[in-house]
Amino acid sequence: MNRFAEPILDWYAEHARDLPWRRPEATPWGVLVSEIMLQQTPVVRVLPAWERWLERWPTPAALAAEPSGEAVRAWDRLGYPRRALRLHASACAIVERHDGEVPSSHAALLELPGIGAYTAAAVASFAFRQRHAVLDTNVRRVLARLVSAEEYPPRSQTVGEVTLAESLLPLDPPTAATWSVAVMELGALVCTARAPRCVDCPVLAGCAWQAAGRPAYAGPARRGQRYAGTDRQCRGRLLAVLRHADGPVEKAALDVVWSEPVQRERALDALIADGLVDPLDDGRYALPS
DNA sequence: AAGGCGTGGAT
DNA sequence: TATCCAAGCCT
Repeated sequence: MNRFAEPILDWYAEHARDLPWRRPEATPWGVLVSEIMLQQTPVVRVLPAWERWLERWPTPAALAAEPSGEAVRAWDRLGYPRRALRLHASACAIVERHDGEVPSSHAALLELPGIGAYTAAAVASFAFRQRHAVLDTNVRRVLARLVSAEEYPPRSQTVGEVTLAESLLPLDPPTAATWSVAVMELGALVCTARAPRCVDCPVLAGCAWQAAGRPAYAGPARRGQRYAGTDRQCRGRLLAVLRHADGPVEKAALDVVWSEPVQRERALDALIADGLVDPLDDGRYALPS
């Protein structure tokens, strides 16, 4: 094993959070749902949504049996509601192509909508104890510091990062799976983006960034994302109206939540194009069926 | 291959 | 208050 494995695995055994999707009774479907919800959404906000989701839809077949709009409604305010649509589509594909069982191969997972390289590797690793390089934002940051002596990884993922992550993977598949979740956890709890708790780090002595004096990030400026006044905010307002409504709503109910008409129409058209909103024949609007 | 895509807590 | 950030994916 790599020289970081033992201290990080030991640290994880002692400090890992008790998250429901990590428990032995968690199903592959539960793991898959957690991974989709956790894409760009913090754990604390996912926790209650995940519990409700799994109680209502304990299997892919249960979700596939309902309209996609119900998935969008249940998504609540997790953000990026296209993920709800894709999770519903994945449930349908799992029923149709995999007899209702979440596939275990990385390649089959990758073919499901909304599942990219990271999520496929995560599900294969965490639900099926396989050996895959799991490169999320936490792992990328940990490896950047530990090995490359950089405060932050490059803006877009490089082949070098994949090669590095693969080279560090323990050979035994179940151990590799635990290593992957352990490095993620280290990034989430200790090797954080803003104020890393280096005093609590189990591999501080071997950290290249620490040895270099923890130099500040020297790469290109990280582009801040605005939100107020954007199409994204407008889309969020429009969709919230439909989530809160029992059934279809009049156009006027949408118009009142955004005063700028050009932007409002553009955002509504985009929601319809995305399949998040269904324009009915009678002029009203609804969540998709 | 950058940029679009929600939301809210922390600093 | 404004900015940053949170288990990415898709085009």
